[in-house]
Amino acid sequence: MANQLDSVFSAMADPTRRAVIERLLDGPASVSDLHATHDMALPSFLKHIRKLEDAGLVTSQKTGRTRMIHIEAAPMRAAEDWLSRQRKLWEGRLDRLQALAETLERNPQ
Amino acid sequence: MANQLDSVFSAMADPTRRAVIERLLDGPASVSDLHATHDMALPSFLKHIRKLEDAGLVTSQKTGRTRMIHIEAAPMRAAEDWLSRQRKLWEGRLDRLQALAETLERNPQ
DNA sequence: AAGTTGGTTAGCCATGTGGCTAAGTAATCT
DNA sequence: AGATTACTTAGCCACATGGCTAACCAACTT
Repeated sequence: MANQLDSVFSAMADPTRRAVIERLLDGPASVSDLHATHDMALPSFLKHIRKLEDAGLVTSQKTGRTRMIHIEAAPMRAAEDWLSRQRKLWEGRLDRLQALAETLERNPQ
Repeated sequence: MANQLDSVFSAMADPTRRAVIERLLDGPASVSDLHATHDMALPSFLKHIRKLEDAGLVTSQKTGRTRMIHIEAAPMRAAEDWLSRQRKLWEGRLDRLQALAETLERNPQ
């Protein structure tokens, strides 16, 4: 689990990879199609794809000479859940601080 | 903005740093207190703190020889929002696929 | 003043990262 | 069969990363 969060957050830490994820949410795409909108050498781009695949965020299937890339939504969900939990803890704490401030306002001591 | 997401996701990509964030949601803590629960050399640990600070996830204040670390929730929120938006796109797409499947089920063509 | 505590700086290490070019293989098209 | 297309492998680069030790400075305690 900790390893999954590591690899998912790390994969999301690059704008090229985030753009790839955004594109794939519209549907599977070939490496060439994905690459076409990025101004970098193909081997470099493939490294990004590889990182997304290693993080479990995408899967790929080679058919003939074409490799199609498919999104996998669950790992991203794990990252969102972690962040969401922290936000809830934070908001809960703010609520308690607010309540304490109001109490002190009524009962200055 | 893209730089903020880069640095926040990158900061979250390490278990030590996530643990620090989780602890700080309970309230500010000194470097020493934070460090006490991690089995690594202090200079190494301070590098992690530095990375969180550079990502805007924490701020620090030195008083005398003690440095207190405080959480900053907004950058984490930005990361959560990005992930949340992708999930919504994904869920919307699943809904459309489901509706299509149901249509085809009723009108096999 | 001496000792202790809390943090800082500097340098090291092996590995990883985001790019590059060059060369190669396999699939497809003409 | 030759040319083109879609990837793949290999090696390079400068810099970053997650740790280490050693030495140091400042604040605090005794």
